[in-house]
Amino acid sequence: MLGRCVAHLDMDAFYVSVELRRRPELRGRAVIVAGGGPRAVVTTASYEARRFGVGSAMPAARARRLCPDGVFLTPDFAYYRQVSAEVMAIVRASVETLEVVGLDEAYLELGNLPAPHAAMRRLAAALEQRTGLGCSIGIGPSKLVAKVASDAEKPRGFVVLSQAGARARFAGAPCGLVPGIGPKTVERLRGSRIDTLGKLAAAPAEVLAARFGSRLGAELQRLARFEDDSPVTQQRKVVSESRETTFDYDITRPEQLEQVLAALVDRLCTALVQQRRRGRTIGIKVRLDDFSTHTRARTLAEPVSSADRVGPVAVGLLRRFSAPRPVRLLGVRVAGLEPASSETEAQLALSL
DNA sequence: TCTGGGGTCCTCTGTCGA
DNA sequence: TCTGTCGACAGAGGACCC
Repeated sequence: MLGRCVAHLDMDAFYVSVELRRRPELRGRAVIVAGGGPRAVVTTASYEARRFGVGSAMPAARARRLCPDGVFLTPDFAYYRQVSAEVMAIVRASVETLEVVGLDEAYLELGNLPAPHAAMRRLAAALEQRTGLGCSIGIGPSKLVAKVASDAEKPRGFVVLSQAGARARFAGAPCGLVPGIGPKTVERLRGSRIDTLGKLAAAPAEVLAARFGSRLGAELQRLARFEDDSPVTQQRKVVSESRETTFDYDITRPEQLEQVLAALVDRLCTALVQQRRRGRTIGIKVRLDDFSTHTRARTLAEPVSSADRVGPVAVGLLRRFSAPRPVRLLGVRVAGLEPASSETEAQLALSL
């Protein structure tokens, strides 16, 4: 594939920027979007708040200590989804192939555009003008290079890199810079005295295979060398849907857990019925007070979506698990999703 | 310090039928 | 009839992403 050209578009501090759009008086202040409970975490922080050391996924209580004068806002995901749809509609009008990732990111296949770099500069300007939101754009021969390029100079970044250019520029960067190498893998790599992408790219294959297995070892090296040929895919197939909740305080009473589970099942099944989807595998997730996470699942002969079918299975799994310690999180999941058949839809229509 | 919610994908292990 | 092998599938856990 000669001259492949992919862009990664990443909205800058998306949730905070969306909040500032409707509350412009907060511009220039340290704004932090975080949940309200004692166990909430930070969803996004403005660049002003980041200067205090506040970052995504940090416990909100810690963010308050680091930035006591910050403005804390509760997330409003319905509004963020609405603004995201606005943004993606503008992006969609400028390219044929678009892969939306979450609310604030997308990959764009630019292969067919005559002047892709200029087109992306026009797109960034159009987004700013029409939505008031800034973005960073990375362009490269693959999704991997484009993604890392868009992260390199945030906010309002515009970085174009070749594969060799990316390798040279990030040779001294920590391995965790590339998506797919998370904190656990970074630690394991460090155990082999591999702490930069350059060292990982140059490591003997047998050393990586001995430590990570041949498959993962080779994959890590491909990532470090910025080798990637994954396609920009328009439609991501949804294979499961779940609802979960973390309690403000741990729960020990089984009947209280079952009540919460019933409410989660209701929320999940309402969504599934609305989307006319159903699944065969019902699962529960239990996180105990020691932060250990346990899952139990059961696969049925027939796909289901209604609360009166999912509920008893989920409760049965919870009873059989019989939590040995206080529970901090409970969740329910339906997997193996497929569209509801016309027969099921007819039954559904009759029951309404 | 004390770790959300909603997802995907991978690996390992056990089971079952051909 | 018994035994070993292999693949498919399910279940569980974990890493990772936004």
